[in-house]
Amino acid sequence: MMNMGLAKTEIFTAHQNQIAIFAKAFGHPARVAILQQLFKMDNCYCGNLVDEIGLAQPTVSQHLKELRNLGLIKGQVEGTSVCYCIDKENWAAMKEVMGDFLDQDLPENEDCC
Amino acid sequence: MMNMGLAKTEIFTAHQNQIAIFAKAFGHPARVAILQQLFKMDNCYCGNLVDEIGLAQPTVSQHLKELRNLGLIKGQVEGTSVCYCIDKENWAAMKEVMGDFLDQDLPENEDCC
DNA sequence: TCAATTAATCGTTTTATTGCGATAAACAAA
DNA sequence: TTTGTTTATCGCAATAAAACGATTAATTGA
Repeated sequence: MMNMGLAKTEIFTAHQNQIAIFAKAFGHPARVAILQQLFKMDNCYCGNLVDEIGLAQPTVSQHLKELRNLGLIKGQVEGTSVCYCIDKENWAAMKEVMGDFLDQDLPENEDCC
Repeated sequence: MMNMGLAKTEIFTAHQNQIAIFAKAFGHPARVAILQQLFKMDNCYCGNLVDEIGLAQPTVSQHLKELRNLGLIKGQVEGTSVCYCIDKENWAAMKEVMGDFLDQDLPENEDCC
């Protein structure tokens, strides 16, 4: 059978897909933890994140890659280490998109339910 | 091998898992579209949602179930139809959790990156 | 009672995601 | 040059998620 297990993104608007893509980035506690850690920013080196998060190094590296590909974080190579941090502009842009979605209001007249 | 393909939620805080669970609900454009439609609220019947979304009825029903299980929407049976709507209190609670996460601020002194 | 309507559930197929051992790549230090 | 350190990538195993046909359940209307 065709297309099973694959989200039919083509039938939705770019805006709806954008929201879903951002949301998916936050849909795993490891990525939530990584981002929280980067906001605290005491140590933004990959190795520190690995220690902090508690998953294997390749696993953390993979989660970092997803956040990096989305543009929410950026990595700066320093010798053999890589220092990761929040990409402020992209974070702000994401926040606006997600904020608009979350802050939707219901109409005053509620006949329904 | 043990536990493969399974998120290790037990090593994260309840708060981190809560954020991830909410985010995952928005991680599919169909659920985004359903929620947007319910906010517009012109027609909240399951059948109308099926027409609006453009996926098969069982698929929409499955997405509705996920949102219902999370508490973000609730369904009211009316004859053979079911009228769905946003659960305002739970939506507000979710908004607070997600808002706090998205509105995190970076420290002033940025030596890093 | 019997057909029609509406939505939920079941079962299956397919792709996506998670996790990590092994390895590679890049660099620093001895 | 060789060794160690750090991070990325590869490849695999296993669960999760998406989609939907077929069916069931509940209710309405004739």
